[in-house]
Amino acid sequence: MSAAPAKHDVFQAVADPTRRKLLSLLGDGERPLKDITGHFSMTRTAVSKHLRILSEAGLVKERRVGRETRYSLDTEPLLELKAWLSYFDRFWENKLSMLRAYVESDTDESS
Amino acid sequence: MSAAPAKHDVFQAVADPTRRKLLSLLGDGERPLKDITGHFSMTRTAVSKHLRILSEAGLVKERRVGRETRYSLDTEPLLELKAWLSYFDRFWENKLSMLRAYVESDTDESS
DNA sequence: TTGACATGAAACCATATGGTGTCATATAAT
DNA sequence: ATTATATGACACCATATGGTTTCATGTCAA
Repeated sequence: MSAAPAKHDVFQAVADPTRRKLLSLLGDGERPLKDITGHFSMTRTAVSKHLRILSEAGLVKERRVGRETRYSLDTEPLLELKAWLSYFDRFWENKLSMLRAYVESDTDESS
Repeated sequence: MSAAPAKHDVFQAVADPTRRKLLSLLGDGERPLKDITGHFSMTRTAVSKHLRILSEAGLVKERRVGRETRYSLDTEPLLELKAWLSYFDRFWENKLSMLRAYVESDTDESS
């Protein structure tokens, strides 16, 4: 099988406030859809769609139990975000690097 | 209805791969739009729109110098992302918390 | 002053996104 | 067996998003 095209990545998944709230909620443990829906002011279908997107990004696992689908958090994909952020660490960790960046950008001043 | 500001937040800003590439580029220092555009296969206008979105999120500063607009990186808003991510630290930092979450979600098993 | 250059602004377009409502189906409860 | 529940699958809709092209304007160079 060829690797899944991964329609939604973790950056997109996390971009929506509803989905971020979903992740926090699931941080407390596995929950069925109906239970989750109670925490939002939108329809069950809408919540389900958000969970689908989170699932495609690997942030959530689904598991059928009886007639309900239980969702649980998987934080592993957040490591990609963490890694991406770490690229910018040099801009906070010490003022010298910030100064260097400033000086480098200031070599062609014309006014 | 009242016209909402509809501003862009840092999560949305960072969701687009082009914009993430822009941030890396600007990590090397301030650059004028024309220079930036050369690194992408889209039109100058499109790049400009992306920079506008980054600017609204506070991730980029614009500065007019003669007839060009120079863009520079401001990583400060990324701290919000970092802070949000830190909420999930407990899921990686020790296996015990993961185990706890698992056990808590497993109290109503019916299989 | 004339013309090239860098950018902004606006109109437009196709597709993605975030929502809704309705209906079908599997499972649980009576 | 019948009914209530939980969910998924669709069809549909309005707006956002990411891109284009065209035109206007301010600035630099001859």
